[in-house]
Amino acid sequence: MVTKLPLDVAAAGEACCAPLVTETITAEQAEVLAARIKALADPARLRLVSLLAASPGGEACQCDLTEPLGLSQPTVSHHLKVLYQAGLVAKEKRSTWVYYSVVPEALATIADVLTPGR
Amino acid sequence: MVTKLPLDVAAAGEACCAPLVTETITAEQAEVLAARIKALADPARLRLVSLLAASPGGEACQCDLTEPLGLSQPTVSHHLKVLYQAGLVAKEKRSTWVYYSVVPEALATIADVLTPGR
DNA sequence: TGTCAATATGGACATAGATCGATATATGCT
DNA sequence: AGCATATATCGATCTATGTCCATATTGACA
Repeated sequence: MVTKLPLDVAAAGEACCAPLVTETITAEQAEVLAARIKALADPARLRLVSLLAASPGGEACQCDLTEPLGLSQPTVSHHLKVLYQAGLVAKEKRSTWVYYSVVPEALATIADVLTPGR
Repeated sequence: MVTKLPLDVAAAGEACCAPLVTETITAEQAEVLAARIKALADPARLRLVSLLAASPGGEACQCDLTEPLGLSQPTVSHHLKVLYQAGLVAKEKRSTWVYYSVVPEALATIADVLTPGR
């Protein structure tokens, strides 16, 4: 079964390529883009992304993230879900553990919108 | 009189250069960085940035932004204030009008955090 | 099968934030 | 001075969200 992603990743891609700073974006594009950026605009989630990227192999299971974050397990689970649904992190279940990893392209997509011609 | 900026721009700069994806950021860095990204993570504010950047001369007064946004004047004023306090836009008062313009470096700062080595 | 560990979900709560109408402030013009 | 326009602020309201505890679910293993 494929987990449904409430945030349309393809649409986000389009919003990406409609350059924010060279021509006016539509209300719909702004909506999609804001949703993706909003997923990143939280201290806990930024730290999660940072922790994941700095982890050996670029991945970590949730159990390794809870303690360094200083948040409860349900809260960490919630934040990872937000990141996942925004397409910013990937997850892979191996037996009992779920390994999360960042999706660099997703971060680059956001970066590209902000920096025209780079 | 100098308007106070609740968001420490210098600190945001530091948070910038602490590469998000190559080493772990601190809780404080995450806090500052999230505040800046959060200022951008809103459909209305993304459209404002887009409208400003696409305006002739790269600037526009609030009166020209209210109508295309479809929001009330106080709401637009609020969003511009958020963007200004985050350092994402600059403002300059000329007689009755206040002209706003994007600060490309501020956008680039966010982009740089997301894309290591580019 | 029963237990334990990892993760997810549901419900509750508190705070933050987006929005508006009404009003205040500031500036130019007659 | 008085009025009109542009912008800012205030107060209220409704919604979104971050957080936790309690509990459900899943998979490994004795």
